[in-house]
Amino acid sequence: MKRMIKPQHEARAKIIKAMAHPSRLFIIEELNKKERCVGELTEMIGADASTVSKHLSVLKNAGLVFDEKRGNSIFYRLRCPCIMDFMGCLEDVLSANAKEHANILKCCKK
Amino acid sequence: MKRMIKPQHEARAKIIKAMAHPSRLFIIEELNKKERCVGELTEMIGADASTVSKHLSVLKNAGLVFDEKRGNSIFYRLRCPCIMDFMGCLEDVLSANAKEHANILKCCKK
DNA sequence: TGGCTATTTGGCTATATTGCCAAATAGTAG
DNA sequence: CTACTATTTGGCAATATAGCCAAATAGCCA
Repeated sequence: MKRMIKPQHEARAKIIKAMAHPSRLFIIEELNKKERCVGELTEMIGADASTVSKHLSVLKNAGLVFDEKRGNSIFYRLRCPCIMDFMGCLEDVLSANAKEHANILKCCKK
Repeated sequence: MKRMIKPQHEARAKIIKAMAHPSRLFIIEELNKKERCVGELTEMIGADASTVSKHLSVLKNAGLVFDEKRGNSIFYRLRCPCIMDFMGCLEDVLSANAKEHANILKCCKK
């Protein structure tokens, strides 16, 4: 059959891949609260500025954030806040995982 | 400041990373419609069975799917269908990207 | 202009991911 | 037990990602 994987899946996967990193997830959360410049994010994350800049460029490239130069700094903002709605589902998955894990332990104890 | 990246971000990123592949995204969509065994998915995707099996194990490991052996096959199902709610947001991002791209082109033409 | 600040880019190494093949495993049907 | 089917595992090569440092760039301020 082959080729059930459409360009649509590739496009979506690219966006998801851009989110799939702890620092970038942190950045997304932070930018959902308020705009931030690279320096602030760098300070919060505690990595090299170039590293954070690259993370931001990954996010920007995926269309998840946009930037605006103002004064001496470049401020980044979240482009589609609907992304944050997804976090709840992630928590569901995590708590389902935790529950299952607990059950497995319970079984072993018996 | 450092260490604003909490275990929470790592945990979420792991799940997202498991989703961040075209084939796995396809599998998720497909399993949302109905359960499927490895052979069926392999046929649909058109990759080596071992490849698909590994994709499934990534998804299972992240807690996104679960499997049940029945008869001769192993059937996989989606664990938290709320994941599908996210796809709409991805489309928003994609169409925002498309719109922006169109605007850039328009600007250049002028 | 020259110095300063903020950010990005290039280069590099270490690590992770992908996907194929071949082989192992598990379970079913004769 | 044997043959067969479905799935997983191990190994390997190709590719991609992450993060640091050093260097380049961009814009602001005297």
